[in-house]
Amino acid sequence: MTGKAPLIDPLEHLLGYQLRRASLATLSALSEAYEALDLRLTDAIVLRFVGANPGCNQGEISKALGVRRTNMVPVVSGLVERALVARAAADGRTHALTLTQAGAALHAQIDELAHANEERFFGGFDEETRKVLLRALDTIRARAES
Amino acid sequence: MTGKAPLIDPLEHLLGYQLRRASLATLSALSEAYEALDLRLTDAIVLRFVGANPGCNQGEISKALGVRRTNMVPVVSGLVERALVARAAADGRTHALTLTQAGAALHAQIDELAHANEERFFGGFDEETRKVLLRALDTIRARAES
DNA sequence: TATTGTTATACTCTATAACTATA
DNA sequence: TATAGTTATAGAGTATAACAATA
Repeated sequence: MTGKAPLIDPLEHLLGYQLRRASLATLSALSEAYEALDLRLTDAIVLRFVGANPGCNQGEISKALGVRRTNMVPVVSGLVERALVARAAADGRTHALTLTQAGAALHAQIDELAHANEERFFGGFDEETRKVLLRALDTIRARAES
Repeated sequence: MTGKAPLIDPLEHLLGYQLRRASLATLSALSEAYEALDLRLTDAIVLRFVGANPGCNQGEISKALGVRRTNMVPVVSGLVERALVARAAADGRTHALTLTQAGAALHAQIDELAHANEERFFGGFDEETRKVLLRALDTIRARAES
């Protein structure tokens, strides 16, 4: 090594790593934006799911997100404690989750920040690029099951 | 909620989340493949960096990867203990890192697995799609600095 | 018997502060 | 004084096992 020269990046040509780097870039920026609302990424995602599926239970959210239901417990509990999500007894086991008024208000702010983040990172892409990108990402995800 | 119907996914239209899901799909598959070599993703990346930059030190790798140098310590130490990477005193502070013979042999296997993974997830994409994808990912990463 | 929510726990990743030694 | 490597530690995120209450 010459000492001062930057290292050769052996991952440059690997699409998988480029994907990861781009993903981390957008997510860490979004995560920072959510800090202003005192929310982590997972909190925001759960609020979105409850907003889109009023009356759902936390097991359904866990399944949809592909996370263990044990790890959903502190997330939902935290949102309920902050009065952003309300639990109503559905049957003896499950609670129907809905957004409180405060939760709905925060949901609107989350939506704004998320769209601003999308615009920052994906704005200005022409329609063809967007289409290719979305289709490629969908193909990649589909191939994970094969 | 109807109870049996799957939840509406409110993240479907957000490119940031699609990016994350695609990224996780490719990385977890690669991570599983590396298990056969008893390597984690980070181990494989470091071996690649040392292979591409013989004589580099671990601080340079940390900087290139954007991780803290404190978190590089157990990774490099582990590779040295397994005799995959060799340290040679460069000056009193830094060690020049190189692949051992075993490390080089493992590097070849890493390369095979990584290329198989690339083929699985990105194979069959036509040249135009690859180009659009790579350019979009690069643009996204560049926008993180603005 | 299977499902939902829960507790306790552990392992990995990542982050900060502080120390040693060398430049 | 700045840099390289290290140690200890703390916080997330994610994993398993076991339990209570209910279907």
